[in-house]
Amino acid sequence: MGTHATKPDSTKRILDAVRAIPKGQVAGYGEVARRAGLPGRARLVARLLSQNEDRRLPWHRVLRSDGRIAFPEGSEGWHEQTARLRGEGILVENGRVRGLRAAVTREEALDAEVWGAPPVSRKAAKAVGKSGRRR
DNA sequence: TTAATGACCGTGT
DNA sequence: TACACGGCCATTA
Repeated sequence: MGTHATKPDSTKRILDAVRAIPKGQVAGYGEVARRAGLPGRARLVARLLSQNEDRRLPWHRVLRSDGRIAFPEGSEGWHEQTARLRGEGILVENGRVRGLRAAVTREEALDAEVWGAPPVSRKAAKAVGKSGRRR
């Protein structure tokens, strides 16, 4: 079969994980990697996105773990990502997605009540919208 | 082979 | 909120 290795399916899995982010929701690079079954490969996710050319890919829904856009403020990509997110009804201000902290906090609190999740420090609460974290 | 780089992450101060 | 530090990982120089 593969006389020479084909593109690692980790690539495919990461792209699938990105495509799986519902419209109007966002996820962090690390979160995407984890969902793709590749914990710790956040940088790989970033690299793939930087080389991606598929316009169908909802790359704009991927943010840094603190809810900020990964591009340098004011750059072209920064502007485009902001515009795309807003286009989906996501509130973005100053390169940062707003409305996550409250929502996430609420869900974390719920998790804690439901199955005794560990204490959430502000850091964790800031974690990017795992909006679809219900299971 | 080693060093630097990058759309990153989590913790600690 | 901001910055420093150490980790992680694939690609490039």
